[in-house]
Amino acid sequence: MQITSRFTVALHIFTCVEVFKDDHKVTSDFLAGSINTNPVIIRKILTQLKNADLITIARGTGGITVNRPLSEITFYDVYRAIEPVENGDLFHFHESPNPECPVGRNIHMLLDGKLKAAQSAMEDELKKHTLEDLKNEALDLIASEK
Amino acid sequence: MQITSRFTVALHIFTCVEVFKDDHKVTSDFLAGSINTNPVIIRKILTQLKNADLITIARGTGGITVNRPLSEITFYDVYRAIEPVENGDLFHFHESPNPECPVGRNIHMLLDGKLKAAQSAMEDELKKHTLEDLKNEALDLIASEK
DNA sequence: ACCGTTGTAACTCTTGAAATTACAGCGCTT
DNA sequence: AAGCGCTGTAATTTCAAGAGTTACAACGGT
Repeated sequence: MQITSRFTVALHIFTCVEVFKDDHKVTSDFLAGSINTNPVIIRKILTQLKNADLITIARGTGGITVNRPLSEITFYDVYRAIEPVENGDLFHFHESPNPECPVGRNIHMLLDGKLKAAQSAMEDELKKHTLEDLKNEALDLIASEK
Repeated sequence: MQITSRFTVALHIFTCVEVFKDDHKVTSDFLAGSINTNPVIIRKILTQLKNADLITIARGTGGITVNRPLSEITFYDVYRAIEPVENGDLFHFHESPNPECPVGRNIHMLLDGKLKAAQSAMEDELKKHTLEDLKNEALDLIASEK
């Protein structure tokens, strides 16, 4: 199992918004073109980002505004906005171990902490990168192409 | 998206093998009872563990033997044996960003390293725990029940 | 009032996990 | 050598979710 591509799509969206906002109106159609997918997919992701209060979307006109300074939005914020994982658990535990078995009734207690730690390690790593980093690195890369 | 419950099932299996090996013959039926699932599910997971050279399975008689000292098998070893993630990538990247877009053709280079780092952080955390830890903690927990 | 855009519902396609049934193959045990 | 318990595995079903697509109502500048 893998984490949905919606996450990388969301990061792609933010990058496009920042790189192109002065030159184009960044619409879901425009984004769909860069990401090479369907505009509706983009709109659904934008809705999730809006619900997480990360962006504002203008109806009628179209156009996306980021609500907070880029330096205050981490990859983790985007991840949490996008991944609707139940309880936020990365690891899916088998549902109903047998309570009459000594191992079965204790297995959760044995593993939960360790799995949570592994998940947190990943999430903490995501917190290290902000959208500002992403924007700057994108601009550098594009500039160096010439 | 979540990591399959097969991973926690595999850890559950190892725990049972260690806790019960002197008292019962640990068969896929027995394990299925503790884990509360179907014996065939167990056998498939056992096959994966066998292919990864972690265990040996006796045909005819039934019974599972762990191939290495428990202290030398980490959660990560089990994870890798179980999770058939393509390329081993935790994050699924959107397939085909538009190469004609400056962002589209650079997005992989921008994100790959960061995503890999997040994945590695999680995996390194899994490497910190061995099956020996798991066994000892299980025995402690069970003993403290009485 | 028009037009470009967003918001959403409804549907399809595909994939994969999980569960289940069925049965062949293996190897002790007697 | 025959029986029995167990493993190995194929085939099938069920279910959930991601991804893509079509269609259309709602919004808001021009």
